[in-house]
Amino acid sequence: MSDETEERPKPRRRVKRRKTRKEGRYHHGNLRRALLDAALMLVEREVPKGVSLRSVARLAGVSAAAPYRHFPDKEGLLAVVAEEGFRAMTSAMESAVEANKEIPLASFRAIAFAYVKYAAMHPSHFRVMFGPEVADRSLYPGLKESSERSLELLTRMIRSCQRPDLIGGVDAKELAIAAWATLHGLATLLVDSQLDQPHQTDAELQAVTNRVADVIYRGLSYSGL
Amino acid sequence: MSDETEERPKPRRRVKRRKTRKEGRYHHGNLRRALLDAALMLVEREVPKGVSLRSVARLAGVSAAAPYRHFPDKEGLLAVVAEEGFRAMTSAMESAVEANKEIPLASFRAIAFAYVKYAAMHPSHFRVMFGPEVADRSLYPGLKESSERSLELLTRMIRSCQRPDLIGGVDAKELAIAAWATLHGLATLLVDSQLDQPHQTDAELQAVTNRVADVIYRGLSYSGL
DNA sequence: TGTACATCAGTGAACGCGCGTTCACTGATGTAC
DNA sequence: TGTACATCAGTGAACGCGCGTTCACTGATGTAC
Repeated sequence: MSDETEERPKPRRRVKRRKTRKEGRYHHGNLRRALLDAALMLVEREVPKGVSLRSVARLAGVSAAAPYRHFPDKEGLLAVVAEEGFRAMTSAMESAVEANKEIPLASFRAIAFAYVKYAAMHPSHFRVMFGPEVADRSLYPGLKESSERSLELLTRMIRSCQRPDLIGGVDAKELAIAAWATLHGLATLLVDSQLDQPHQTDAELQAVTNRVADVIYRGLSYSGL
Repeated sequence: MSDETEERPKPRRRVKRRKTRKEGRYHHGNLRRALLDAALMLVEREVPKGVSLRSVARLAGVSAAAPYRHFPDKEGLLAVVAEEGFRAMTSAMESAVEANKEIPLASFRAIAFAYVKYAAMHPSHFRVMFGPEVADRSLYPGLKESSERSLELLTRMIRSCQRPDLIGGVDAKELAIAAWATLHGLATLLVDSQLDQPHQTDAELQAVTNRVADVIYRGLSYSGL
């Protein structure tokens, strides 16, 4: 997944560096990253509750106690997993919005598709991001900040489209919540397999997302957008 | 919760009926219902994963093996719990729509509030209804049917409001999915505590739901409603 | 009404399991001199 | 450059736990006669 950790600035060690890449070594070198990657792999293919600290350690090829050198407990690891999910999703949304910034509807459709597609492609990750696995988000500032950023992006986007001449004074934040709810609802329904139509292919997903996005976009338009 | 089971028609037993109400009796009388009620109680106050078959049996005052006389396994019990949740939610929505059927917007707001309020008042129950606890819903026909009924209700409601003169030919089902996604998204965000504003009181919940419902309602209106 | 009997709802012990976390430890690493 | 040492990342065994499910059983119930 990612290849460099930010938190632990690696001290320059010139001697024996080649040895640190070998298999079967006692010290791992970058176990923190390896554990996160293992957790991400597991989270991609399991139901969230199926991701145990032990299974993560197992996948990283390390003893069950080793993770405690890098995370205070299981929730601490999942909080970072969730945080990385938010970062990835937000950056997908940013690219989408950037590529379509001239046309409001296209921009809205693009951001909607980025959101929904992320959820559809990473259902368990999406669940960890929004579910009860991390009980109190305020304990994890990085997670809190990254999760708030995606709503801010949506709000900014809507504000930038708003037409102050029409029904003036409608709070962009309120509209953003409505838009967010719609995208989140569609994503959640897809993740939980509630929509029985097939939405397997990208095109089908795109189609249903556009249809839903268009309805809410019209609603936003007539509320001052 | 409910007081009568439908599945097991009680054979008339006249003798010793008084004894069956006593405490400490060997046969329970209506353990199936008691287990469901226990599960409902637990599900109301715990995170879904906290509801174990053993804890249900414990709360019903019965041995850990007893539930297997009434349900094939844990998922079988949870499927019935989910089914009862859908029934309760749908009937709340039906009452709401019935009380406001003259005015489309009021009707829509009412149905929205019924949906969102149910989720907010029964967060864990809501999670069991939509979450991965029951993996394959088609194994439980009762659950499948009751869950489909709530979407049908929404679709019928939207169809009955539709104005064929405007942008004719927009499929009510498509609009219903958009509306459903919005309500479901708002409900899910509330249940997962994603909206940081306080929505504790009925009035606050009503207010935020109305705001969101109004946006989507406008979107629906300009799509043929 | 009374009795024999089949039915079946509930028991309690046991199974094997994987989990999160702790602990004293050991072995590798980088650093001070 | 070489050595002594502090640091600390990872080990492996153990803890206590609650879980879902099974099994042979037992005791209450309703029914046929």
